[in-house]
Amino acid sequence: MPATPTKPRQKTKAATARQDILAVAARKMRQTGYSDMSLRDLATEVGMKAGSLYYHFASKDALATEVMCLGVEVVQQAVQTALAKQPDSTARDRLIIAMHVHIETLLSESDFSSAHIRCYPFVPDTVRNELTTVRKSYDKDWNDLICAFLDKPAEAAEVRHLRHALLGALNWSLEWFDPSRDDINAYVKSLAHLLPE
Amino acid sequence: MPATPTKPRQKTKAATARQDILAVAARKMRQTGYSDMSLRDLATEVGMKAGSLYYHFASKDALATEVMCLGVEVVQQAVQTALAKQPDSTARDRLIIAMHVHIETLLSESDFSSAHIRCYPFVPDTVRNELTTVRKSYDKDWNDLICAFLDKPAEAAEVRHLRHALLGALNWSLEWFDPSRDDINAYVKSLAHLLPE
DNA sequence: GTCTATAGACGGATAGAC
DNA sequence: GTCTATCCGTCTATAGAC
Repeated sequence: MPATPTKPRQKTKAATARQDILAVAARKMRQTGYSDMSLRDLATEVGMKAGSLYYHFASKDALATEVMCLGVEVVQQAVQTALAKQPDSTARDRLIIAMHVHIETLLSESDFSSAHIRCYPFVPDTVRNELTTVRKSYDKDWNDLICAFLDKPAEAAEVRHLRHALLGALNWSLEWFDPSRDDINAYVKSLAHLLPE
Repeated sequence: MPATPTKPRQKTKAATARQDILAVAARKMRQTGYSDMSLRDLATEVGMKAGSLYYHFASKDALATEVMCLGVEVVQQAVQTALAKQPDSTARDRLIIAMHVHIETLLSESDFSSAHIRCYPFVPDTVRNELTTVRKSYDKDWNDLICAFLDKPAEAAEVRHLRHALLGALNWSLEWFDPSRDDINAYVKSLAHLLPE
């Protein structure tokens, strides 16, 4: 079974290290916040020294930006994929699917997404600015879902309100959800029961 | 108009300074987070030097604890006062009143409450531990309101779910509400429209 | 790619004068 | 009550060896 040198699938050493750093950074940002994430500790957990991180990332800001950017992309991708599998479902069902996948990704899969949500308010302006594009893109996905569901124009206040209310109810789960006691399905069902019509 | 020395109403110098410190600390915690709030900057804004803060507070932790504790008490007091003025309203109306006062206090009045909400996830364990009592007390207020509204026992999952959903939808407003564009009344009305029955 | 070593700045906290 | 002065720790980031 020969290697395929024209299309090398194995990761380079640098790429692997990069991903390790990103994963640990996401977990630490989620747990301790942006400014309490020390690059020394981070490097130790990855198995290198602090200075070595700068081979992979230009600065702490740049690292945080990438973590938080991935945080949006991971959830967005998960939601879009799930929706693509149910092209014929009703607008209501599509909205509920999005809610389910969003909170599920947030709570079980991705430190990146929760790091984004928790750290965004306190991250330097330069970082926040670099996140506007991805954030707006994901916001638009929700706006489209809710527009279709409410059958209202995108600019309607009802659409924005419902979007903020739903994402608030979902994202706030970071503050209380305990997997040993709570159940994602049950919570989403409760939320779905609140939807109009 | 003589002073009333037996019941002096004027604040002592220390009490005034304490309150100044608390107010500025609340604003800075809300804006920059707990660990990015430097005591040097804080002292400068209050008009003193960093060392002087320690006459009023034993440590940065102690200061943060008091800010965040007040954050709960302010909202709780506002909600309880508003409810006491409408003793004969329905369970539904009482719940909506609580929602209204909660978000209004959060967004316009109190840096203390928003500092609590934003900083809680990242504050040292010792601080979090000292906040459990006040937090549980306010949680209970909401549980009672929702129990009455849903007519279910306090332990029912529906009650917990609706409490988390509503507080999530309300507290999340910290992340998007823009007073020049958004309207508290309109948002609360949208939320009330989602309530069952 | 990762290391060592360190620069340079800033953090919380304390002691003692006033 | 507030100040000055300072201790001591930690932080991000950089330079250069390997």
